[in-house]
Amino acid sequence: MAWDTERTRRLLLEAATAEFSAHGPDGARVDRIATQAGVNKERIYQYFGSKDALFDAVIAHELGEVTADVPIVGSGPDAIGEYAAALLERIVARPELGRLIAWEGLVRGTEIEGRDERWRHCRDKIAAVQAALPGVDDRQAGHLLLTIVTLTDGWRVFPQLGAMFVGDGARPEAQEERRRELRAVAVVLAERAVADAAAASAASGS
Amino acid sequence: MAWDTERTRRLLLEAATAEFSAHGPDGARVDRIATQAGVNKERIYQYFGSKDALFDAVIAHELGEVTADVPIVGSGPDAIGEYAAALLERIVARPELGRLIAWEGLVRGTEIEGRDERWRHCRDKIAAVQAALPGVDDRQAGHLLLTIVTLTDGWRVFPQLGAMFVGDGARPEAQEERRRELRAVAVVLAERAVADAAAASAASGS
DNA sequence: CGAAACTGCAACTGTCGAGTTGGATTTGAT
DNA sequence: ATCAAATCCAACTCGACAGTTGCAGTTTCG
Repeated sequence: MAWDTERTRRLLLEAATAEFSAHGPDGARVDRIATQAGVNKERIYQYFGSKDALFDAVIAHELGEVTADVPIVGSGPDAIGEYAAALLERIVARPELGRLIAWEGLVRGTEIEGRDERWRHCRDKIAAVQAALPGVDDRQAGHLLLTIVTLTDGWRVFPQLGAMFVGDGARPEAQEERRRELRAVAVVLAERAVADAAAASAASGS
Repeated sequence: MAWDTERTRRLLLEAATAEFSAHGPDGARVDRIATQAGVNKERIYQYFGSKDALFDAVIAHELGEVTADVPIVGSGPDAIGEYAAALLERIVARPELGRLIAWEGLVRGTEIEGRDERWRHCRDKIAAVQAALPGVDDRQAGHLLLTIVTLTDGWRVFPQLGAMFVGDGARPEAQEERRRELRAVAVVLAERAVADAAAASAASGS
C-alpha cells in the first residue's frame, strides 16, 4: 500500500467533522479525533497545525460541499421553495454543517477565518436568487436567504424549540411536516419579494 | 448589613448568565463567574451544586423573564408582527437567552432540565397565538412560533450569516432593517395561517 | 453571651487535555 | 540497497480547571 497522505488527511477531516459538530471547538477532544480516524494524534499537528486550525479546515471543507450539493434550480417563487426544502432535507441527512456554523457563530462571532471566500459564496447565492426572482434587489435577496438558512440551520441547532412547539423533531413525520412548512414559508416570502420589486419598479417607472 | 443570601445568589446568577452566554457550558470558567460576581468560588457549590446545575438555573431564570417581558398584544396578523419585532428588539438588547438556548440545544439536545415547566410556557404561547389568530390550529400556531423564535434567536446565534447576507448585523441600521423584515415575515406568515384556517373551515363546513 | 449559619480567603488535590518529543517502523523513489 | 519522508507509539510536559478543605472573621438569633 502506497503512502496515501490524502487519505490520512481525509480520515482526520472526517473524524474532526463529527467530533467538532458533536461537541464544538471547546468540547471536542483531539485524542478522540485521532482515535476515531485511526491515525496518530501527532499527525493532526503536522497536517493542520492546531486544534483551532483544524476546526477552520473542517468548516471550510463542509461549506464547499453544501454549495455544490444544493443549487437553486428553475425560477420563480416555487424554485426558492424547492431550494429551501432541499436545504432542510440536506441538513437532516447531514446535520454537521449547521451545527458547526452555530458553534462558530457562538464562539467566534463575526471574526471568521476565510471570510473572503465565504463572502464570495454568499454573493453567488444572492445572485442565484436574483436570477430566479427577476427584479429582486440585493437587500431583499439577502434577507430571503438569511431567513431560509437561519430556519434550516436552526432546525437542528435548537432541537428543544422544535420539540416544544411542534413535537419531537427527530420523528420522520415531523421532519417531513417541517419541510413542507419551510417550503411554503420560502414560497410566500419569495412571492412577497417579487411583489415588492414589481411595486418599486412601477413607482419609479411612473 | 444583614446576611443577604438572595443578593449573593443573584450576583452569582447574573455573572453566570454573562459567562455562560459568552462561552457556553464548556468554555465557561467557574473562577471567572466567582470573580465577576465578587463572590467566592466555593459559594457556587453551596448554592447550586455544580457547574452544570448552575447552567440549568441560569436558563430557567432567563426563560422566566422573557415570557413576562414580551407578551402578544392585540389580535390579527399585525399583532403577531409586533410580537416578532418586540422579540427581536429584546434579543438585541439582551442577547443572553438566545445564545443560552443555542448552547443548550447544541450540547444537550432535547434532553433538557425542567422540561415540564418549559412545555407549559410553550403551550401558553401557542394559546396566545391562537387567541390573536382565531381559527388557527395548534400545529399552525406551533410552526409559526417556531419560525419566529428561530429567526430571532438565530439573528444573534449566527452573526456570520447576517454579516454575509445583509451586512454586519451589529450596525444599528442593520438591526432596524432586520426588525422591519422580521415583522413583515411574521405578518405574512400569520396571514397565511389565517387564510389556511378559513379555507379548512370552509371545506369542512360545506 | 454563645451556638449556628454565612462568608471570604487561600491553598490544595486530582484530573484532564493540548501540544511535544524521540525513537522505531514502514513505504516509495532512485 | 539505501535514503528520505510518512507513520506509529508511548511517554512526557505543562498548564488549566472543577471541585474541596480548613480556618478565620461575621452575622443572626435564641
